[in-house]
Amino acid sequence: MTITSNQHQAGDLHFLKRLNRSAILEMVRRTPGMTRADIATRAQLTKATVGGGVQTLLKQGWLVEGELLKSSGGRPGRALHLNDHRHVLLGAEVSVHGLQVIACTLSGKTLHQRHIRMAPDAPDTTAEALAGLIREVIDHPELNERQLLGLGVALPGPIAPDRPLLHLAPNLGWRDVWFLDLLRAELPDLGGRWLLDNEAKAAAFGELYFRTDKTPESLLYVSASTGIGSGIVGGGHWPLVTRGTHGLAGEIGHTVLQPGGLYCHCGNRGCAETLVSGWALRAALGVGEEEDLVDTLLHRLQEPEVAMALKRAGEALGTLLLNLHHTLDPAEIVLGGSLTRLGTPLLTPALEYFTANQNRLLGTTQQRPLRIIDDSTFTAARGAAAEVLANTIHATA
Amino acid sequence: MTITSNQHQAGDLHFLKRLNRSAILEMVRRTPGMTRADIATRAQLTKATVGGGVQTLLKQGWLVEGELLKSSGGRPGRALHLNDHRHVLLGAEVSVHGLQVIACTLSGKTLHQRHIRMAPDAPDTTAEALAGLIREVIDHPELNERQLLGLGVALPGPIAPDRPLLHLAPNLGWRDVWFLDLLRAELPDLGGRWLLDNEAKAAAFGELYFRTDKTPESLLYVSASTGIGSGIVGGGHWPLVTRGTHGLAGEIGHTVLQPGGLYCHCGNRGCAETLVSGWALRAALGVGEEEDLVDTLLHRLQEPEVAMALKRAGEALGTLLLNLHHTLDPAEIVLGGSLTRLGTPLLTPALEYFTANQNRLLGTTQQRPLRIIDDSTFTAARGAAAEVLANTIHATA
DNA sequence: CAGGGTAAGTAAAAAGATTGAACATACCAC
DNA sequence: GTGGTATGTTCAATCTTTTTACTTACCCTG
Repeated sequence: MTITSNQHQAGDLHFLKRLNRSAILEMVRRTPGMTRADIATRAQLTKATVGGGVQTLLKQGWLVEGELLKSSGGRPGRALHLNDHRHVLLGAEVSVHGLQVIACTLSGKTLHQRHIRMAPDAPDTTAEALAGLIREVIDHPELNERQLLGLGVALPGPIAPDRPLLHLAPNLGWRDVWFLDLLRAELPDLGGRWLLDNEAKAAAFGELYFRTDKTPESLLYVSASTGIGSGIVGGGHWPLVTRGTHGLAGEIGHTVLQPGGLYCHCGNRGCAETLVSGWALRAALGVGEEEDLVDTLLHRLQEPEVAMALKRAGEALGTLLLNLHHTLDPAEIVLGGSLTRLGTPLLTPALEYFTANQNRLLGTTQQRPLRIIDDSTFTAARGAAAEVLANTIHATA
Repeated sequence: MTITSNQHQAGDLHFLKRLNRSAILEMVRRTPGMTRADIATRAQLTKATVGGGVQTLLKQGWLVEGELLKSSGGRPGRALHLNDHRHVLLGAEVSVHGLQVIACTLSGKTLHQRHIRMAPDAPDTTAEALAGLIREVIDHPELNERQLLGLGVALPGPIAPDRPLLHLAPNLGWRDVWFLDLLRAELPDLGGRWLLDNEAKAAAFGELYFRTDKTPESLLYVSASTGIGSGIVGGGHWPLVTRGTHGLAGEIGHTVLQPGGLYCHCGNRGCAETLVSGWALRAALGVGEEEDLVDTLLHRLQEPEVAMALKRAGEALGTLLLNLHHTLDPAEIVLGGSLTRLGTPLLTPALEYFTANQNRLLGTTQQRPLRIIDDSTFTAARGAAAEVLANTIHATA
């Protein structure tokens, strides 16, 4: 994302006009079908101002007028919608399992998506392969005539908060990679904004941003895959991802759940990843790198050793969720990553522990909304695309 | 705090003017001695706009002109400073050990402070006692003629994020208390803004806000006392405290550090508080409620049992710090609370574990700034006062 | 089915904020 | 002392929002 707002905000009249236009656009995006009058009420602006702003946005092709709403006593309002046919967003992800590319509209509707399985490879080779996949997606007829707003790329590791640099991706074997530069060399003519983000942070952002019903005020995404990561997004006006000073926020795989426990590849002992992660399960159950971990385990569920390992991992996952819940208190939790495909053997212990303990503090009975994404293949890529849109609206509109 | 920013920001010309005035005021607050020209450059406004804004702020008594700076080739600029003599901020804290009240200037300079030791009591009785203490502080000659901007109150428990309601303070035995209402009944004529916040969140805010040298972009405050709490504050423009949907963010005392460990009073097992907290140390070492825990332990340091208990607690604290570091990646960490008075027997194991493991992920050698407050008696009260100022500037200026 | 009532959206004048350009001020170096 | 440079102020110009009509459009009532 990298929305620059270090300094204290001050602005001129142009800034104000942009601000108001962004507010209008964001409102219509979040609540499709709003009328000019609705917007004026909610934004505390006059009808005239909103009318003017809407006209510009219509002319620029961001909005379209929809049906006439039924009257509430007087002249009926005209519904406003995002123009979902003019633009396209691109999102991509490099994961341990392969490459994902998605093209979607402003409202997050998928136009086309591609996914290829691929073992981790060097950054430049990967960039070349990803560029090929991106080209294939762009050439799809669904994208015809649409204007590209940009490309977001998600990677499985911490990204510098102020520049598009991947610090480290242990499961890819990458370190200090300027991945967008490599990609730019392959796709010199691809326009729009480009940005790089961590996989879980992008996913978290997308899950919150592409929501038309009640948007939660904050959302935690936990990605359980080869490694464990998370992203927290929240904060009223423009959703903002917590990144931390070095982009390490959310690297929960190395929070300690078991002091003095097993050694982790990071060198410390008892990290969450030693208890619940793809690599820990492989190590514990002897699944080789050439096999698909989830498929293999799903076929070995009746082995007591496997069942027990998944149960233990599930409990650790539940503990991890509980700790995050107490540390961040998000309005909603979404659980994704390849390990969710393991289903109840892993998830039931996790959810049981979490639901049993989440309300210890206040003694309430309200359950925290927790959603599990069964197939999160394109979640991060979609989130990266969402970030492109948010950035564009913030800067342009 | 409760800065209302749920809706998408939009604004009129008044809003813009206020925004720019706030920006000017905040800049001068953070960097005393700035000239109008400096501000114009940094805020990307014209000299004329800044000049106008500064004049209003001078007339309103927020700013004062200072010395003439030395010329950099042309006419020397006039230094601007916060007017530290016109206003006063009040901060108060109800802790397990007693009551604290502080009066300070806009720059955070203490004018007067009072502290009385007191065992936990019922909310209304406590409000009465606190009101008495506040009256004493107000009557102090140092506060003569100063205009009161408001009162911030810090309590040791989660506060509702949208209204001044204390949900629960286990160590005071309070639940669902509208403490400001109780206090208002005792102090009907005390003017300005009143606000309520969690003790650790207020402390975190104050530690970041009342800083004139390089302000870190985010700060984590960990409060180790009878219970364990924390507050994280960050985010460029206006520092914002992470509160969570139910105000539970930062309630790290009940993150699980030892699955299957000791039972906690919350009902769960292995919570951080069972390993490092005032009440856990009392329970483990048989220190009665009538004794001061820290004083008692400082006299019993040579007992192997005590030394070992402090070492274990310290290691748990280190683990807690490490987990927070990996979850939130704050630019700076501040450790406070009554337990810091225990000194090296507790803190050395904590710091050793933290420094040894904080850079496992990236393999860097940079140490995260970590400051320990030896005497944090007034830290939370001061922070609550800081929140009053931030709120006032945000709304008024 | 005509007419009043109500609310949505638009147009033009008025109000208000920032900018731009010119000007006054103040120090320094030669 | 004079020229140079940068700070800070003044005032007309510019731009954006508001204010105040006014038009449009539907519903309900008689």
